[in-house]
Amino acid sequence: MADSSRPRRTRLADVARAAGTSPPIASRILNRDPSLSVSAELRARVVQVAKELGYRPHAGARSLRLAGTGALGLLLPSFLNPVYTYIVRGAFQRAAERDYTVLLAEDVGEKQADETFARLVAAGRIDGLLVASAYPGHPLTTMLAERGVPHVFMNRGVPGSGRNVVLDEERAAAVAVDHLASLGHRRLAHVAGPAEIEPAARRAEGFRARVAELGLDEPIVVEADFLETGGSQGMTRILERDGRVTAVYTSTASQAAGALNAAWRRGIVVPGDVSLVASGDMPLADALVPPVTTVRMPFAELGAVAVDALIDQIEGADPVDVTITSAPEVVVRESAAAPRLTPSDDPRRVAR
Amino acid sequence: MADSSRPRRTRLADVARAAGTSPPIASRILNRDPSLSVSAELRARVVQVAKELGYRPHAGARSLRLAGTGALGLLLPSFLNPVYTYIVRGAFQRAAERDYTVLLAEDVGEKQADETFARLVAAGRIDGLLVASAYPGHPLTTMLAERGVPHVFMNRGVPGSGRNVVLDEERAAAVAVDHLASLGHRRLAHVAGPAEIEPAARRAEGFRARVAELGLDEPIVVEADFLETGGSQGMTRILERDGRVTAVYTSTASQAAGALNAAWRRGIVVPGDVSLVASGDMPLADALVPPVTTVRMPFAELGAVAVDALIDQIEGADPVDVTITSAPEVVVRESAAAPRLTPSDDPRRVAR
DNA sequence: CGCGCTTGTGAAATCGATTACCTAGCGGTA
DNA sequence: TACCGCTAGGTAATCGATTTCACAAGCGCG
Repeated sequence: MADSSRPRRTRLADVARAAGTSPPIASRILNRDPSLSVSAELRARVVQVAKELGYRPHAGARSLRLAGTGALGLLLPSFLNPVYTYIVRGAFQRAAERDYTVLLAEDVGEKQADETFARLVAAGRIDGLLVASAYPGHPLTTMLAERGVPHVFMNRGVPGSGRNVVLDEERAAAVAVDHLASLGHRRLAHVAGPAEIEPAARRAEGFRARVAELGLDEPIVVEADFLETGGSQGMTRILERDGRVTAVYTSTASQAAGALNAAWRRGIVVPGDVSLVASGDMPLADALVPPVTTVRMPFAELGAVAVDALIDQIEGADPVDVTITSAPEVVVRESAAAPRLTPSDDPRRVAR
Repeated sequence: MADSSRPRRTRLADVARAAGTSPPIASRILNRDPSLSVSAELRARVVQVAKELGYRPHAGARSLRLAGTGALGLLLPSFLNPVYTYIVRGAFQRAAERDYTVLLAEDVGEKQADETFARLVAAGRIDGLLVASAYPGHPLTTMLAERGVPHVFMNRGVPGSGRNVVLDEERAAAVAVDHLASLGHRRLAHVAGPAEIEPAARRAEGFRARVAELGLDEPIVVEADFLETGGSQGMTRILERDGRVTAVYTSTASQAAGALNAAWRRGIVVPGDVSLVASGDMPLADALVPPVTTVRMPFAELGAVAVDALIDQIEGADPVDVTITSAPEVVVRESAAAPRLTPSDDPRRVAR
């Protein structure tokens, strides 16, 4: 079954020949060169033929000539966190609108940073990089700056880089606190992300600030990773530290799942004993038991705006910081309710 | 801040010059051309210099000359289903080992199939495609075959294509049924995927076959999508159809989350009233309430083997069908237990 | 001493698209 | 009529890596 019939790709020369002209003219027509003057018929014929033959310029040849690939890299910290799904979709869509292709990669750690860099940047596969996996001291940060590669830090900013596209985490945290306070909660806790992750710090700060503004009790803030295990550990530590906490704010829906699990293990009922609100809405939140109230964040917009910022940069604009300010919005479900009027002294129960 | 100091990429010519030879020789040394005979010193010098300068061949130039890009496309049905995380990781890793780069894309539907095809295949960005989003009548199937593009259908096979790399869903289903039967369940149900999705059909068939073999009661099988909402709908329909079901087998962990939610809404306790087992293990299963017993599937291996199959195909081998037979293994958690000795007539409760 | 081989090396051609530069023909004008 | 300036289009060079092929030097052998 070794097919000798390699249906070779359509080349520009094929289009030109079929349209009765030369490759350069075809190229300039297809690329809408305004300084070209040709008859309307020829123009139409070339466009027509190109479509019929399904012509697409060879990306390699193009990148060789143009010193640009029409592709952007997008580096995620972990494919496992579903929030990135929305960021990625927003990025893909906006990139497609602006005629770019997005190449997705998972940041597999410092040790392989060289490898990642080599594969994408040094090999000239991309024109710029969207970095969603930044943290202080990440080797990639230096490499990109040194080589003058256009890049944007998205979701996780790098202070002082002047190229951060991030969400308004402070405001989202404030909205969550407001919601809980309006239900009557005064003793709150927050399962934050690792302190060195920039948005985690902003979220925690926004949380503390709003709690102070409203004059609520001194809050508890614990650090944990962003996935299920982190939520579980965080919730456990909160319950161990202060049994009188009546509401918990987690950083992600995945953390909320872990938090619910940890509460359940200790016999603590949500929202009866403790209310729960998570940052970032997604279908998972609606499927948990009980369904989790969330603060919806404009993830898709984040992806789209980051792509815009990067493409602008590639096209010569100076890097800029952008904070997406679309209003975070509370999606009310069943995990947050008014606290017990007469709270038991200590809602901690025997561990299962 | 417009930097005029574009630190241009290192080219082969730079390496050659620095090593005191010509580009062709440097190229042949770096590519280990066996028909080349040069002094060991020159060889060492070139390799050394290339490393020092961080030389990486320009992917575009290379693909132009070699008619091959060193990149594979991987088309997923939805970034939202976390099972793909493991498949993708397995694929990325194996691809890196074999010196290929993987480009990830989400299959956004028939209408955009042309667009996807154009972006990746027609633009010559990839040498072959891993399709995890196949279903009967998918336009991509035809396009790929017509153009003679190397491709593999992974996870979701296309019957008769002769290029399917899939898991042993029948066995996994049998293992799940065995586990439930060993706990004493006789009346089982299955939340299957959409009937037209090939692995869903195999899973359902394996389920039915094993139930019959063991002489259990006639099972209930309902169709639903693979995410949370599907699990919720599926569970609801099962409970409505037959209140005497004591155990449910779902197709994914996401479905399990939805199923737990639906059960909870009706006041049905898991595993007290109904036991639950999900196909495919992942951290989410451990965080649900209660933690869900799963059948672990070798997802990473699936990704790796599919990559191997595709690269082999690119290198001239004929396509092959592969079924990964690594034993599926039950991960026992708390969602499956022995049925009530004296089941209530109908465990359906008042909807909340 | 010279033929024919083996080694070692580099010049030139190639992949496909783009672009700087050039030519041919035309009408109009001094 | 000779020349200018425009239109419509083509020729050749270019991007970087690879590969074919020709060439030169050195060696053994007759």
